[in-house]
Amino acid sequence: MGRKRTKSGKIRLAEVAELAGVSPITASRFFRNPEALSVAKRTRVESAAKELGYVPNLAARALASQRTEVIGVLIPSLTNNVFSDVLRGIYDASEGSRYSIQLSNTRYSILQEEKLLRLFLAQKPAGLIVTGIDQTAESRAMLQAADCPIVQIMEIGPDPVDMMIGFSHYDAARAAIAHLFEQGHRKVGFVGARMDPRVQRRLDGYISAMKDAGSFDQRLVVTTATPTSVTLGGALFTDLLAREPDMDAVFCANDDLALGVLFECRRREIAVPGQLAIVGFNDLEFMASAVPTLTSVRTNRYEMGKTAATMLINAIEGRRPEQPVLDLGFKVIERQSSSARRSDSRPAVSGAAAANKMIALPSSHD
Amino acid sequence: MGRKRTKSGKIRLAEVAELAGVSPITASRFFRNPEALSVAKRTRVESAAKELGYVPNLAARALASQRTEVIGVLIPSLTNNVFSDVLRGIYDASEGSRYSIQLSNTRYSILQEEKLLRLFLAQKPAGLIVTGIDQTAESRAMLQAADCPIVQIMEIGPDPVDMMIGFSHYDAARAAIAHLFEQGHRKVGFVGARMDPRVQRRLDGYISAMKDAGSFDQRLVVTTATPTSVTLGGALFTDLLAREPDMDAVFCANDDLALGVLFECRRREIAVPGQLAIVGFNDLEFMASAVPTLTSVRTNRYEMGKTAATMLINAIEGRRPEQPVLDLGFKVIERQSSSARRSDSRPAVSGAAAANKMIALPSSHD
DNA sequence: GTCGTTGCTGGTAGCGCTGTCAACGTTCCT
DNA sequence: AGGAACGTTGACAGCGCTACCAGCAACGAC
Repeated sequence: MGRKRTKSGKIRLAEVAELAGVSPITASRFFRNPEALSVAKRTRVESAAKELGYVPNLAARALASQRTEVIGVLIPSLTNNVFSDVLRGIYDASEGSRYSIQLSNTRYSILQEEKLLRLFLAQKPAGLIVTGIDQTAESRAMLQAADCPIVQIMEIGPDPVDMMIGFSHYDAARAAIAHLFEQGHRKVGFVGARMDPRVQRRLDGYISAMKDAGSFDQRLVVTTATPTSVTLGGALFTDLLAREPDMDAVFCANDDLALGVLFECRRREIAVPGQLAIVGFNDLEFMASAVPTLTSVRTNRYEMGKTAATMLINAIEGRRPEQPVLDLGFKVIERQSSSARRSDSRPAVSGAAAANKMIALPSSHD
Repeated sequence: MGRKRTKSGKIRLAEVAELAGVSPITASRFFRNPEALSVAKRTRVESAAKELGYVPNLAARALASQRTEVIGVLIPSLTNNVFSDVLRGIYDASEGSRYSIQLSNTRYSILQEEKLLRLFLAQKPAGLIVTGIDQTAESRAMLQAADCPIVQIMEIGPDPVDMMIGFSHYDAARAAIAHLFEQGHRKVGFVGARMDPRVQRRLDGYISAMKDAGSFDQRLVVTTATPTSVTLGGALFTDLLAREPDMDAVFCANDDLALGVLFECRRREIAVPGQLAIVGFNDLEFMASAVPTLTSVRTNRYEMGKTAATMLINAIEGRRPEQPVLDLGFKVIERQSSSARRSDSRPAVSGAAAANKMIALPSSHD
């Protein structure tokens, strides 16, 4: 015997079709491809839907059409400021589209990523955004086999699965070191935490630049697998300083570490940039406002997320980009903390006049 | 005539049932309520599913059962650190459960919230997490009428829709001001940005505490609707200082503003806490590491998210909490920036010994 | 005048799963 | 021993929507 479900007060497509005096399939088409209807029926269905307050049942649609309108997003962290900017871009781009975002957190584990990927793919997403280029072989095979567009974000590299948008962390680190050398700094330390693949590539860039200058020394590098924090920046810098007291600059793998180094310098009464230059990475908002203002490498995180989602949605709807790999670049934002080496040991700037100038500096926010 | 769809390579429940030698409905029950099966059939279905690599089709399940396994989450911002902690808690709690998180960003607009709520409710979510207690009348009516559990997070107040978890921003602000008074500060300014309802209630708490002490003066309050930032903290403090140069403490509505005030003080060579005490709000990680270390009001954001999601899932599955309203409280973390008023104008601490002690301080991270 | 061609519309038959109820076998109670 | 109570299983009929084709009218080309 059949069910005696309460027919769930909701109005269905059939009701809309009846009120509009068309067949259900015509009404269905109205919601998916209005241009296919004659103008007369289009307006009839439209007003009928509005009158009844019709909302399509997505589960039924997904079941019947064998696809969903879900964009899966795999990111390694929810805490990291960097990803919240990217996410904001993704959500902004998806807003107003028919697609909804399904977010999952890999916690920097490519095994977890593989597991989540399997889960996502089983639900036939409309598209997928994944972080980075270091998937497991199994993940990569699944991505290749997936019949939906895919965007890899955060960095660019050879051999994209489908589309790719990011920048070269290696080149960005090299540019930061080049800037320090231009300013006369020679003995540049590296401080890194978490050491995910992108931080690793920043380290590789640092190493190559230092080697080019004939200044590389393994003892100048301090890293840890521990998640990053301001406090950790101070601690790592303390280690580095114990090893290499005559260092004249530090390149930090991110801005939180840089802030930690700055505070530690203040505690130790090390003048920045007089005795030590500091360069961070990402150009978070506070970098422009610190005392001294902190040099950093600006990355276009919000744009990355927004562009990735826009490209993905376009690809889902059949408009593939001319250029599937997009390098959004970076920019070394030169501030006080890395200004030219000098012999005196007093902070370069203090007082309100300079402060006001700093406040006017552009930041990565939009 | 029927369709000639490619039967989509996927294996279905029916195949699993056939291999296991049971009816489809029995196999179905295995995935929803394994205890209802005899042990023999349970293991047969289990191994059949594993052998075939069966993954349930959620769209079909949602359509047939008239409900989804989606938890809707409405938060006002993706940028704000505070919400990323809450979100992390929510995602952590949902992991391993059958429920998936559907996130939407209201951008601090209750009208946008109402719109999103309508959208969510149409899809019959399993549960809903909404931020705050200041919904529109229409939103509130929809929430009351929704036939799913609902948790309001971030603050507690009278008249919960269903469940509620948070703390009193009003009391927290009062406690911060009380702490400043205990330390001998009297002329306490207030710096606030964004001025969402929770910040507004912090301001209300500040005002009431100042009035209790007979020290309230409207000129001590500087606020703006602009989104918060470190830079903005410095700018607002500059305004405040121009009005009230003899202020001896500042209570900042959040930690970013507090950091901005600290940097501005450094620029102006105002000693903290010698000439000015600073108290922030939220106790972000960097507060323990700044120089001087910054006093703040610790709030349990991660726990809030995690507990909210856990309570919600329990309620969805019929285990309603004994206590539907949960106050997670707060704690004033007293640090150097608000230590007792003194006449000299040098920072209270400098040097590595003190720094190490600071690093060991507990923080809100887990 | 006939034959495509194009544009629009509708009928049919599911998509893969689960709610409801009935039916069965077993155990326990009186 | 009879019956109630319980635990376990299966049949059936959809959930609300869309893919696939067929059909029809209008139009132009030959």
